Amino acid sequence: MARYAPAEIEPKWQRAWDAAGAFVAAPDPAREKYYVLEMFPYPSGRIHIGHVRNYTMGDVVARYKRAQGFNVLHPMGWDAFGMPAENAAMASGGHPKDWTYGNIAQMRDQMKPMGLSIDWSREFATCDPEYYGQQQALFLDFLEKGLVYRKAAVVNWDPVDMTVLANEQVIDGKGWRSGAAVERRELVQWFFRISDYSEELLDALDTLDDWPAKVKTMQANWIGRSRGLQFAFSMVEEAEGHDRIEVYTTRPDTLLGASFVAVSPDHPLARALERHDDGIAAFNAECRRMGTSEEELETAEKKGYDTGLKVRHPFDTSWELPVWIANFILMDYGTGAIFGCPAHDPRDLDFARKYDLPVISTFAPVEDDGQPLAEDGGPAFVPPKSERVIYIRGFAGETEQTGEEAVEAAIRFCEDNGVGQGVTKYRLRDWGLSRQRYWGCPIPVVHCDDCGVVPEKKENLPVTLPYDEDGAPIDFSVPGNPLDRHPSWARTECPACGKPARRETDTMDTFVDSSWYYARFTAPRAEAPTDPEETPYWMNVDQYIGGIEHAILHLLYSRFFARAMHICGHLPESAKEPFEALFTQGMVTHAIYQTTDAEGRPVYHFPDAVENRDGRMVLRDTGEEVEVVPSAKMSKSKKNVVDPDTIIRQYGADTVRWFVLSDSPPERDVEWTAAGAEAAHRHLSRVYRIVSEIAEKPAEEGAPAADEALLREMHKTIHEVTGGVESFGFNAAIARLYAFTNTLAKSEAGGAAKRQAAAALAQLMSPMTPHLAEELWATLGHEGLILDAPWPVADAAMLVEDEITLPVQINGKRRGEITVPRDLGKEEVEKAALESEPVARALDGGAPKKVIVVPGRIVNVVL
RNA sequence: GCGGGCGUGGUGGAACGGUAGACACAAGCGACUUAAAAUCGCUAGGGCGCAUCGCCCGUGCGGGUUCGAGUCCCGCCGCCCGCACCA
Repeated sequence: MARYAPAEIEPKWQRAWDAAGAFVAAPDPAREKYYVLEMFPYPSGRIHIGHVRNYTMGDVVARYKRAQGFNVLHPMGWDAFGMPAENAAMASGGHPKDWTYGNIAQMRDQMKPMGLSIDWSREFATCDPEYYGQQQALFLDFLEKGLVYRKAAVVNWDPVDMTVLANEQVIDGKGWRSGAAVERRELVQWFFRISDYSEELLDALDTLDDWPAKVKTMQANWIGRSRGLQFAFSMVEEAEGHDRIEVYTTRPDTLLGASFVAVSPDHPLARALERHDDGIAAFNAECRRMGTSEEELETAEKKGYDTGLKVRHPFDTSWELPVWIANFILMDYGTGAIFGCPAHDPRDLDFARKYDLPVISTFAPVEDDGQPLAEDGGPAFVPPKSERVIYIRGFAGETEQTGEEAVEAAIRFCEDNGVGQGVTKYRLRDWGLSRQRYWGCPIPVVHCDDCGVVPEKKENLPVTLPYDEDGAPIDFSVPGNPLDRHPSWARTECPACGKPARRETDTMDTFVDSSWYYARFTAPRAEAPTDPEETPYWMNVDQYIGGIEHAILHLLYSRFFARAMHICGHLPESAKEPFEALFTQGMVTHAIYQTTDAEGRPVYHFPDAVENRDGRMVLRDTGEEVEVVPSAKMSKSKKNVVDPDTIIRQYGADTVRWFVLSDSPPERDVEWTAAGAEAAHRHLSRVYRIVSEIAEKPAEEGAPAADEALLREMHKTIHEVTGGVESFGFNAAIARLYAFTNTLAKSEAGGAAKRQAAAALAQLMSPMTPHLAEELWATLGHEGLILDAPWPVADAAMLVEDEITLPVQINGKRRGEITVPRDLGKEEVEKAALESEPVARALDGGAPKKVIVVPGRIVNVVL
């Protein structure tokens, strides 16, 4: 008998699918469509086993939906702009364009053998001028609708490399390449008005029924709606033209616990003061040496500087509070100034203890009869706002009330007394899209001395990136932005007046590229961003699959973009929420094998260099024992990577696909182990052997009981695997398929029933192991592709058993079981349970206190 | 620091609030074989006992709700993701 030979059957069936044009999608109004999309990859050069898992999951969905009769769209492309290409050009020469397209070619070659049901005719890269030209057209439309504007914003500036740094390039306040201390610099940059949509983006989360709750929670917290009071402290003495400091607080009920006022180092008052005060100038300069990321501000040691200025408390003009500059106040949020209430905010409490400022509690726990907590070295008291507390320094509402009630009462009180207004604010900031880099989509505007900022004419799009400079490919080893220093690229004429003018040399954030690619896939060659005929048919994405790391930014930006594209007429109203269902998958991890060198530093070893000798993991060459760190994120530097290419060559694509789906639930991480891959391969070989044997034998009737038992199992398996695939329970579906394979192997049924069961097995496996499934289908003598066979449907009558076994508990612990007819009444079940041997013995003639019968589930006897 | 998630045998994991450990890996024993590979079968959370049957313990730690908790609630610990210029 022939052996399972994936190296032969996989290319064979891939050719058959290609010849049939099976995956080329075309709109068909007569059929219901289904759009499956996996987050497209960055072309780093090699596909990663994590990609394999991601695309396999999408492929299972695509193939399953296809078998159910849907017109499936399953495209693939490349998120191809971004810093790694420029970094590579700087590090080892070459050009970002060549590097990127070379990587794309390699990765496409690696992906093709996986047998994914992708419509490759729709492939594009975001760095194709045909794509980014349409993105520039979108930008111009957004500009016209007032969805983009310019304002000044701070960036990380590396004074040695003369370049803007990303947050990840700032390490301990220093540039990653130059090591120079990073400065904050202000540049005028473009922003999308996403914050205008805060309320809508927040409220619409409720309509996303098929998104994970955790993603919706994360987005809701990120948008951060808050209700608070905005008011001003008047200054005791005017300074630098400021006679008041405007603050925003979400806890106006703690106003009588105020102990200081603090402003951001970037607050206008702080900036004015630093001009005449060396101490403040030095403090602000120190604050500005920190990176711009919120994380860094929040984790840095809390520091402040007393300006010596004082403000008056709004309720008591004789109560004066000091004004500090503090490094943890964000200029971007609220008004860039706060009042500190140390008793009810851990940060303020740290600050107050450090600088010896008063701590005044305004409320206290109910259970301690209103004893304040923070005064004597205790922690800040910050209960949930829904919890009732006792106000010891309240001024509005009841003495005992919840924080929410108190905040509303305080806002009403303040408004009635002319101290500020209640306002709703959002944490979400506008999206800065300007990047001072080469490898991105050029922002299509022109700066004219006479006309100012002028949009490029649409007929002049795309504004393409220059490849060379004075005839030679651009040299990235020279510091600075190549677009900025290019001798001719930026020189153009003003689209308005025709005079010589200069192009914008900033490019767009790569998040812009990925905020609409899902729409472009519906009409990838259209002469406009989308196509009014094709786009409405395919939109929305029915199932989107990707990593949890994109839970906030990418998904929020895409939701904003879909709205903006709708406003500009590029998407229908119904596409404002472009992703109907979202699934976030886990990572693929792998053990790290490490030894230590003479200095005690870790030395990492590739999995190939390690072998198992009598249960100990040792280096193949030296026999030295290695330490095994399980389930670590794959990383080249730790050498715990596996190359999908190698594995596919060794075992075939179906084995890899089967393995990455089995064992671990898709939303969780899965650990790649050689033994697991080996086992997956053994199983597929076994299925091949079992089905081949069945195909060779005559299709005759068997013993009725054996035939029925096998077919019952088959229908159960169809039911459970279908449910598993529907609910992303791929691991559970695979476990069921293992069990069914065992049943089939041991079955005494006749050839006819076995052929039927084997065909069902092939079909149920076809989304996961499509090549093997085609081979088995043909082996069993079926005409045509299994790809085109309709998904099997379980016969409901075959799923129901006549008798069921119920566990019997005594006091909640399992003590036995009873087998009863399926629809036996509650009383009879109770009777049977009480008569069962363990219960009768425990009761010893007595009566139970209580009997709980959960029909079809369990009986619990309480003694 | 803030927001979100996860934690179950030697390992990956299963389990609508209802028999904890399905299914697999690794391991051990056996069959087949001259032998090996492949294949097939069996054992298997820990402990105890008057051992074909029964008891106790057990889902990161400590409490709680419930007839019943891996699952729900509160408080810890550890790890992972995000924090707006990484993609």
